[in-house]
Amino acid sequence: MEEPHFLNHVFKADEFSVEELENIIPKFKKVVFSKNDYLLEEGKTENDYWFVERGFARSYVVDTEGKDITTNFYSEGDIIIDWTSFFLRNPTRENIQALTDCVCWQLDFNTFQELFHGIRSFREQGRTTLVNSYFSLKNQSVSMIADQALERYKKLLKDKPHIVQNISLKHIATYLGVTDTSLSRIRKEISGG
Amino acid sequence: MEEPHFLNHVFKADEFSVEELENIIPKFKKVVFSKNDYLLEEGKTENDYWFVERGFARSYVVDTEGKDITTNFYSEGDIIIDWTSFFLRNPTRENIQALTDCVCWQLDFNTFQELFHGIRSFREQGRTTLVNSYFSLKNQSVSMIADQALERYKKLLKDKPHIVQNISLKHIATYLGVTDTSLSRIRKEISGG
DNA sequence: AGCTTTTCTTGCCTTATGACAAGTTTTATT
DNA sequence: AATAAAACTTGTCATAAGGCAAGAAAAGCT
Repeated sequence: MEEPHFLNHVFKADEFSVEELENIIPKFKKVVFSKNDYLLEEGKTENDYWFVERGFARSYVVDTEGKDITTNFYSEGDIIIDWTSFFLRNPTRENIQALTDCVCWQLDFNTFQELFHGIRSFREQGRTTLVNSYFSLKNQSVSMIADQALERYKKLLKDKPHIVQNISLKHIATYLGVTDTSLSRIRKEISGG
Repeated sequence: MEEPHFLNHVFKADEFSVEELENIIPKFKKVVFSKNDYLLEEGKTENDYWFVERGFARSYVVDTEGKDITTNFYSEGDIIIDWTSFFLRNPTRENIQALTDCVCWQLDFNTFQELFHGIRSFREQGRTTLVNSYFSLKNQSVSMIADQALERYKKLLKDKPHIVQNISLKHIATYLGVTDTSLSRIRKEISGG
């Protein structure tokens, strides 16, 4: 019996017919990235997106003082996409970099458009995925205003423990909007130091 | 000669055929809100969205300490929608309230779905609108981390001067993630006090 | 294994912003 | 116009978090 394809976890049998799956899944291309590879660089326009089968990545922007700020983390099952650049066909401000070796499944814009306009369930899911990203970003944004750094860290620990465990402190710090120094002190406080 | 319909500014002739416009525009229903009316309340699921022809509104969430945090402002030409609640059909955490009397054009979820799945240009535009919202939110989110309060205020002043002119200080303050006291001092500093 | 580089921790001091409270100005209501 | 209610300003003091620098620990490299 054949091993089920990773993408069957992304496109589930209860939302897609067998025929649709046979149409969608072969359009994705397996791509492997090595640690530190860039999937997207500032100034370029993103023409592909990926689903992560294995590995970790992060996106970041560089601020006016040259410091980088992590905008997102990606791990198994996540979609790696710069929504704005991909759909508006604009040069991006973001960089997306593999933090470990990664196995991904890639789809290009033209193929996406074909599936999006051709298959109702595909566009329903695409919309849902985008809205979920919007939801996460909104929550993070509100948390930046409503919560202190300690609280934001606790939420991350609860929501994405695998990120906290696998990503370096400095990247997590900029994601949470604190310095690495402060985050180190927060960790000390939590561990009861 | 007939006055052009407001929605012709939203659905422009270069992106929609005459036939499509005749199909889309009559589906919207004119709705008038009075100052302080709620368009959406926490706990409810949003079943309509609106384009603003005239007036101002804001959305906000209430944090764990009972303070409200403004998440967005809406004015002429803007879409008023809670993307998450509308598309995921979930109860919302947001409140949307008219800050002045408002004239809006309303579309319900079922009619939206019909147009979205039936008209290619309508779904292209819908996707673009959502991505633009994502872009704004991302910029605001990065600015919360990268910029000090003074800088965030200057950006708002530059990007949305009509908001700064028409909305009360306390609402702008929570939107920028500062107290009204601090924002008052920021204004003093800018005016050269 | 030894060396280098990166990551993380800790101390000391500074700074942006918050908390609270009093007063002033503006807006709404009768 | 008079009163009440919001909105805004300003002062004093408190605090979360940053800046900088030194050192410790861990990871990567030859």
